Amino acid sequence: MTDFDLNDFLPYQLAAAAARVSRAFAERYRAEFGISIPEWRVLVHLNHAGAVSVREIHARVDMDKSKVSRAAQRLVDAGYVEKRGHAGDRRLVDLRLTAEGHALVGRILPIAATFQAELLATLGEDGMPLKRALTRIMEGK
Amino acid sequence: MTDFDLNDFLPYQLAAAAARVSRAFAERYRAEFGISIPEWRVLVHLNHAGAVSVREIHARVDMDKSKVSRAAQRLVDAGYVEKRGHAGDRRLVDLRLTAEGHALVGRILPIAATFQAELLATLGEDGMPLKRALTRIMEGK
DNA sequence: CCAATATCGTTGCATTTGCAATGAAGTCAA
DNA sequence: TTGACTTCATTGCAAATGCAACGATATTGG
Repeated sequence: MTDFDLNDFLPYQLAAAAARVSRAFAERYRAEFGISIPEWRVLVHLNHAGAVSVREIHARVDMDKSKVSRAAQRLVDAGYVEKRGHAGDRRLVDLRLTAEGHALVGRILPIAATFQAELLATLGEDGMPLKRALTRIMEGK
Repeated sequence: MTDFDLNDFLPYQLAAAAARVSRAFAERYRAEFGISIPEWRVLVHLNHAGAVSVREIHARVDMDKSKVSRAAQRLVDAGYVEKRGHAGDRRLVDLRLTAEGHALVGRILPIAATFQAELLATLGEDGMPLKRALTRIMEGK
């Protein structure tokens, strides 16, 4: 008990590995496309889900709603996203990709797919159990 | 390609799972002991390694050296850590646990061990491949 | 020996973050 | 209908973060 190595502690291992992977991935598109991780998440979710609200993204993508709101606003300023009032419920804001936003996502997605494929390749047969374990952690909430 | 679900993207899964686990674990000791994650990491590493420098912790524990420096200073102010000049190289600072620091670590470590055991129990047979995969991610770099 | 260079811990600063509060809009029950 | 309550997105603010710069100390090459 008196000897306890942080590097064998699962919460630390998870945090450190996640930080490393995120940094590596972020480098690939920050320089080229100028977007941050929160912005990347919003873009991808909009591409996947169409016109959705801040609340929806917040619920699906593990981001505080203020984080979503600010990331979305930066994307609006950059011309990748447009904001409309929701028909029927005027509290909601519909976010959707602009043509430029679609084009940007189209350029980034192949990079993301390649990145993930390379990562899985280095993990070999542990890749799928890793994904299962992460999914279980997210489900067991 | 046009359909790409963030929830199947490994970097996102890692980040989200890590954030969830860290939040859950941090709740267990923040209320009771009043320490943050960076402070927890410094405490555990000092317990494991004895008297070490800021640089050493920075290298071993995936934290920016300014983050280590500030966490260490908070722990000094709280009475858990003491700072001494290193004999021989006066650029270095030796950080070491005080008696209170050792007592605090002694109370937290069982909680950490229990937390990890519960987490591994929910993961079942995917637990070990998960650890292997995370270790490989940390090595490969 | 000494001048250039490197390393260490701290600090300044701009940015990001989480949380709470706000105002606007919707819901519901009396 | 109205008044209390809920939900939504944004914003204010304090704290945390990453990065670069700094002063102090060590090391190294000539």
